[in-house]
Amino acid sequence: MDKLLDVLKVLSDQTRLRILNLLYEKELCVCDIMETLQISQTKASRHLIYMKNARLVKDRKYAQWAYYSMDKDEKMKFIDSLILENLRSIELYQKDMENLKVWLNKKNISDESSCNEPHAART
Amino acid sequence: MDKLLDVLKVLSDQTRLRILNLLYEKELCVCDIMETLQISQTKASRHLIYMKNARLVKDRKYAQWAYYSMDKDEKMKFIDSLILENLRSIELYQKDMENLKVWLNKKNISDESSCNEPHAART
DNA sequence: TACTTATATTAACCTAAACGAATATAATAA
DNA sequence: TTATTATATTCGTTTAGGTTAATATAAGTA
Repeated sequence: MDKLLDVLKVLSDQTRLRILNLLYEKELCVCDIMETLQISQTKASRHLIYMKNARLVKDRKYAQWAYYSMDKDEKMKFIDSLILENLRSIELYQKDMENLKVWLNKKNISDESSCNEPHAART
Repeated sequence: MDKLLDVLKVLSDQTRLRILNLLYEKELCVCDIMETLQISQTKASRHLIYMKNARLVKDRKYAQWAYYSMDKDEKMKFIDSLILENLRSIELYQKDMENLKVWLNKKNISDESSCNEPHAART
């Protein structure tokens, strides 16, 4: 059970780094990630599962949603350093975080608490 | 120039992690790494070049030898944490370090300062 | 010079892994 | 029940990347 190598493999893909950066902020459902990063549902779901298999994130099912969050491991301190000191000084990941805020605002305004909003805004 | 992603890709392979662990100790030539890890010359050389391209290590040519060492980057502090707190608590990497000591001793005893020693020890 | 040693490069092969499209599953809503 | 929403899975394709064997290069030595 070489968890370390699994984790490092998960960290070697840009999409997964972008997801990790978002989840480091807060728990999110798959659709939040799709919307924020503008990636397909398949892609979001699959990468999240990879990350879960490496025990870098965990999931929680509620109704029809799957909420993912960091599965923090006391021993993997280098991950915090990587995210806070490296990822977050890169423009791409900064923009992702801004887009997340915009998306979450929009979601809260148009609907109470769910992801089931058509992507073209209501009038 | 996304150096971070390049570095993370380099870190996602066990052979390269083993090499990194050794180079974190001291500058080594290719043959030291081949001997210590018991891997082929091609494999050692190629992985070292990958690592060099990601600017994780640097090389110095002296006579017929190529000496590799860490190319430390002030901004990549997570790498120190990864090596010291994670890698070095894993048996495989600990054994590699022991093997390195044994090899370097043997090299120093049998020859003054070079790698050009037949692998079957002299009598 | 020819020979040896150390390292790098090339080529062929093979496996891992990323991707999109389509489909399956499962919960909810009408 | 049927339809909708959210997520997961499967399939086929394609690309990236690891491995070995063979060869090239380049420095040192006899």
